[in-house]
Amino acid sequence: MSSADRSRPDPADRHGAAVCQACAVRNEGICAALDRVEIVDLDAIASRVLLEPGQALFYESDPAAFVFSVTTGCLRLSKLLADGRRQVTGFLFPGDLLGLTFGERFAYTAEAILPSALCRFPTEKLRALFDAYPRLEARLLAAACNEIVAAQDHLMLLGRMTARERLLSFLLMMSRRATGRGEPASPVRLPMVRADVADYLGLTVEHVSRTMHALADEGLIRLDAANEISLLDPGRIEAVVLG
Amino acid sequence: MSSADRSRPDPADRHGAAVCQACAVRNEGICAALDRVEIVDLDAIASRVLLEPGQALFYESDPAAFVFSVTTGCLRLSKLLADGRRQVTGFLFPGDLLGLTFGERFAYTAEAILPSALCRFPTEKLRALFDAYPRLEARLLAAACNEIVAAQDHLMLLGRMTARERLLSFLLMMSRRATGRGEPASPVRLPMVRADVADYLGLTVEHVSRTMHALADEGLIRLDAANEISLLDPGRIEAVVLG
DNA sequence: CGGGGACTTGAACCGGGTCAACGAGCGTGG
DNA sequence: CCACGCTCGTTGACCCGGTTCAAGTCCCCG
Repeated sequence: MSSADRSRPDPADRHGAAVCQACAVRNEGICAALDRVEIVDLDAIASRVLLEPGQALFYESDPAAFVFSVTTGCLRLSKLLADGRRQVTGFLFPGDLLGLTFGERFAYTAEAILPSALCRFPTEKLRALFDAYPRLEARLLAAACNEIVAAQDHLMLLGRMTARERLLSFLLMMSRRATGRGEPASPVRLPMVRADVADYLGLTVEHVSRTMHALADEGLIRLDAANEISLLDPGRIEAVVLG
Repeated sequence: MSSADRSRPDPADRHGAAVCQACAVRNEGICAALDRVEIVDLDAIASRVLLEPGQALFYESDPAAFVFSVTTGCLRLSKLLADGRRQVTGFLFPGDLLGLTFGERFAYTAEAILPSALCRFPTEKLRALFDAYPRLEARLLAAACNEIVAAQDHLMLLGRMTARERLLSFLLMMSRRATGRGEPASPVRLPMVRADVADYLGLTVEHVSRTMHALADEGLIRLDAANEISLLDPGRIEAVVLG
């Protein structure tokens, strides 16, 4: 977990490691691959990005010259069709990476939905560090593999699940990620609006709303507020999603 | 799940590079990262797998101890829900990699739909080669990134496209991949059955069949046979899929 | 206390699913 | 050589989950 040596003066601090050492996601993002001395080199190529809700970090088909690591906030990834139809492909929280599209263009648009902070690493300079720190590249590969697994679950959800199942697996996923960040599992706080949920689940806002209330009527969840949902029976919910 | 690899007393096999040098995907798979001398080390950890149509290479949630590279044939990747609903997540052709799920379990089942041959690399031994040949790891990372991009296009297809659009983008994709393998773009040969197409597109076989014939009536495609489809107007088809 | 975005609710509609029957191709065995 | 059985694909009729369109309602923020 977080280290006590963060407040102690350290020769490495001079060169910039202080920022990284104090980082909330020191042990989760790209940086987790490196130790206190090594991270100075990573810090040297990093810069900070701050975003307000609604602000875009980059757009689909922008040249992909950076990799990012979320430190605080929440981002929405999405793709657009020519006529405006939108598919939300994911939500990012502190510790998550984005921009793993080496050498090409971004495959999606990334926008903040909460005030957010990120670390930005130029792809080229990051690549140059791979020789010195192979674990860095291994870390990116692992992150990419996790993203593939998540995308495939999402494919199953969009291709073969009912609205009810989609919503329940979404709530379970948000709950699990919350516990991963040390937050409670049950009142799930949703930072995104209904339209984002709908576009993530391949549904309409109306149907998300209806389904949400139907689940509440069944006693599976309780809508404390539009954006705060209690999971009343995680066991039964899990049973619905997969046996 | 049994593999068909047995060690033959062939000198070429023992000392390696001959097999790889002659390989049809020498410049596409994992191996493209290495030169003629280096590839001997890769060959040393590789073994061959042969599959008949219908045979599984591995199942969802099997421990993922290998990475594979397709040399000939065609494979189908799929996930199952408890009640039998299936989502096909992709089709693999010569030069494609699979099994990039470092350290965890496979996220999908891989089955041959044509007689197929693959190279099999134990994950652990492959990792050990990363130090000597960093380009090998870079290659895997690039492959993973491409898989992410493909998955996201698939998400858009499943979440937001109509049956008509899904079918047309599927046919376009198969056509593009065929040209990538040096085959003609237009009469698209589909090695998979309708059920596979339907489960890839998140539709039913009936609806795939109906949509296919509707597109033929419109003059966009021609069904030379159930598994051979001519794209009559690639320009108009592309216009339907995205502006 | 007023305005506006986010969310909900209702009613009608429709794209795609379901169920059932049928036909085409093909390997097998009599 | 044909009859059988099987899988795959097609077609038809009906149905349903989810969309669409159109009002509301809630709630936050000034």
